[in-house]
Amino acid sequence: MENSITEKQRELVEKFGVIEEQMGIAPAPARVNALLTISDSPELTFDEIREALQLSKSATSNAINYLLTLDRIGYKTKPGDRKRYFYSRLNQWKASFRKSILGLDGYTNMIREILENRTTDTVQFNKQLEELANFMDYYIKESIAIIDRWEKR
Amino acid sequence: MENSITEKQRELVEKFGVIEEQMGIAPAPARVNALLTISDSPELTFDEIREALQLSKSATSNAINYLLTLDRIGYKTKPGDRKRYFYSRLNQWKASFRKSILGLDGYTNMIREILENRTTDTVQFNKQLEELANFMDYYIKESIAIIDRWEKR
DNA sequence: TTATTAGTTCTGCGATAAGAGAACCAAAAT
DNA sequence: ATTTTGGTTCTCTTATCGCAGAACTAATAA
Repeated sequence: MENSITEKQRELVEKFGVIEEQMGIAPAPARVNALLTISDSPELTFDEIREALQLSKSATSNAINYLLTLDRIGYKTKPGDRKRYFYSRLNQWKASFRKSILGLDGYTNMIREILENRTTDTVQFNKQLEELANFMDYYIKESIAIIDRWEKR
Repeated sequence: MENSITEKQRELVEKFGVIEEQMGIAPAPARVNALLTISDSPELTFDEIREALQLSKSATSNAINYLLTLDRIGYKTKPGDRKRYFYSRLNQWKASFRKSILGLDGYTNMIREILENRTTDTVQFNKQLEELANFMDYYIKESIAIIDRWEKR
């Protein structure tokens, strides 16, 4: 029952885990993704993850599947080996940023819908709302553009 | 006990509320902020909010104070009137975006710290990590720049 | 055919969150 | 001096989360 992860690595997993928790990821998934980023081998099996993090099977299973739906991790298989080898999908960040930025679109549309239904009496306030919507549009467009620029660099 | 908010407005409050919930705000605060955006009068008192949303005093109080700490709302007072008049701080968005972008810095530093402690055996993986950190730096810098550009427009 | 592997799914439980309602409190009005 | 106003804080309930542990399952191995 050897451990395969150093004290320093364990410490980094916790530290990174906390950062990921602050980004809205539950403790166990956060640790799993951290492990896959920190472990010497960037491809680990279910049981290696489970053992390194001392998680239950259910927690491991749920964490992995959650991260898979988020596309934060992926897995490969090896011929003649039933196990899956999970890895952190480091380069999904661009896609994930893009998606969250485009998600602001719903917010912007909502602001415009509110504006259309507002009393016209509150001139100053409505102007602010409109400016907000315009800023959002601008921000969305420009943010996407900077990601594109990075990709075509 | 008249109502001061139309059916349509009530509907918009719910719709906007749900969007804000998806951004991580609890139901009651989400409704309060939505109300302050949608209501004909953009400045409402504690009791007007409470009554329009049919919330308990504690829920109203907590929601308001939570939104105040987030700077999503503010309040003014009127001379010789003990009540506070709450309003949605529409223009805090730029500040709030800026802050959340700068928050990515901690993530980037973490990535670099991980990189410094990684085995050098996994060349490809480490290269990806480095590229991620570089992308993050770029994204942070450029995002801040686009907000600045909007402000100096 | 039976056992093992590589997980998944199903309770169950402790911890936290959201909000109601009532008690509470300080400042102002009566 | 006591009542009212404009809240805040405390207690309790219900709901949901995060996870462990055990039961389960489908595919492979013996």
